[in-house]
Amino acid sequence: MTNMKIAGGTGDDGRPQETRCDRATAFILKEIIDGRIGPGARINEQDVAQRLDMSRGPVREAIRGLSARGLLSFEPNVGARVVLLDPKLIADLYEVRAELEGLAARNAAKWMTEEDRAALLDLLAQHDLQIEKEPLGPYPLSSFDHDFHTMILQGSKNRMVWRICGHDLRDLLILVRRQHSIRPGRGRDALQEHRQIAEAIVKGNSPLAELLMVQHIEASRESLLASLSVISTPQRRR
Amino acid sequence: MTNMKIAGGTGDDGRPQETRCDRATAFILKEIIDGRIGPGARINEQDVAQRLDMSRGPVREAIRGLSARGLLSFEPNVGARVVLLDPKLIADLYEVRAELEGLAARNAAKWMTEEDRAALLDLLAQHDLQIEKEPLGPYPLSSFDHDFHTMILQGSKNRMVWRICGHDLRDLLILVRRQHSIRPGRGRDALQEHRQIAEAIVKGNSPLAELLMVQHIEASRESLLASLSVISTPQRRR
DNA sequence: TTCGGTGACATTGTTGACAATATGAGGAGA
DNA sequence: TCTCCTCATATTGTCAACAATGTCACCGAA
Repeated sequence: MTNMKIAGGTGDDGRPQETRCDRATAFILKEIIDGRIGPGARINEQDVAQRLDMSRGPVREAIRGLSARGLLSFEPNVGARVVLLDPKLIADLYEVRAELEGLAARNAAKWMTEEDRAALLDLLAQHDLQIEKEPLGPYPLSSFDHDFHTMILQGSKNRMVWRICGHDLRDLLILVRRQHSIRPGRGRDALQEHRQIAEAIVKGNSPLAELLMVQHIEASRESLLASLSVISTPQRRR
Repeated sequence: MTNMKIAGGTGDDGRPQETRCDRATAFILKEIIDGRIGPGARINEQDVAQRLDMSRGPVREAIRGLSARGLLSFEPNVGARVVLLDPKLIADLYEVRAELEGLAARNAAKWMTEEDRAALLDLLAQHDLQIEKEPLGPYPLSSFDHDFHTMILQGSKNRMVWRICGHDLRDLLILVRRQHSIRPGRGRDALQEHRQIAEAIVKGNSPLAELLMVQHIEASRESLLASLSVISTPQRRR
């Protein structure tokens, strides 16, 4: 009945063939990030497969991939759970991130092209505009924050840093932020710090860029860890 | 015929249930590390499955996991290949490693227990003994080198650093070293550097430990990149 | 000879079924 | 009432078959 393939395939568009496993990966990731699953909760293969109208095979592959990336913790014959992020692990995560994004800022100051630098300043300007127009919007800065860090990560021209910070750690970060609501108010400070970092990078002052980035991330960590005292007990769905 | 399960299960020993996927993962990893597959070569699911006397399912899961870890590059409907490590990527890898292991050394100097420090010194002593007994053995130091870095990574008590450097980057490092034969002679210098790093850590001099570790890894990178000029062209098996 | 089409073959993508294991409710005994 | 055992159920592990796609040798025309 449901055996029919989705007519997918090469299709008309030039998509590079999205496989069912990719869909499952995206789905699970979204479920986690949107908080519909909760930390420590188990992923039910059957359930996911049914909801996506596919068999368990691709779902299992997706789970393996996410486990290898550290988003799920896997136990044979038991299943996969959303990874549990205790405060110590979160602190460790931020420490690594500070080190690596510091490296990225240092290298960005060295290797960014003129176009890169212009784009970075442009992003800041847009952010300013947004703040001015809507001083206390819900969290429009979240997207700007992400773009800012992405630009620097990419600008460092170090693919390894990009792979680690831009993909693996990023997902964990999002997970952390969803699990512990962000304290508002950081946005203002963060924007100011972003401006200083960008300035250092554009001027090619790599040691300063690194220092500011490290401090920026440490401040971000402090802000998070502060609101972490009211910790949500790890919940297991159902 | 081969449908019979291996009677596996909980068995007599208290093993935490090694699944077929784990075996496949270990097998592919070993094939890559031992150089039996070669960079850029494709992994044939059927072939692996037959050699391990299992079906393609677990093999596919293993491949997904290794792809997520960056050891294989995956293309839908085509298959997985051993990742191609160009010189720039290798340089990037070492840059990240220097940063992260520097962090590890810094923290190890702070957080290592007395037992940790004693074990570190003990390892060095054993290494000395080995060198004295067999001054120019093939590469007995490779194992010592690994243990040394592992101890420091663990000693830093930062699980994130351990996960990244101790697992993901380590595998890539091994891959690099197998693909480009290591220049001998580094062993002597490396041991000397190890001794200095250990001393700084044991004394709790964390800035010095970090500096020495960064330099140690940069020296290691230079040594490798030097022997990289005679680069082996990426080969595709069969 | 070289180029492009065409078909057979190899390989990957996906599925439904069955086996093995874990989980949890319910009952017997103390 | 509490503990431990038993068994039904849910869930994961694995398989073999089929569908879809990619690969490549072969062949004819320019």
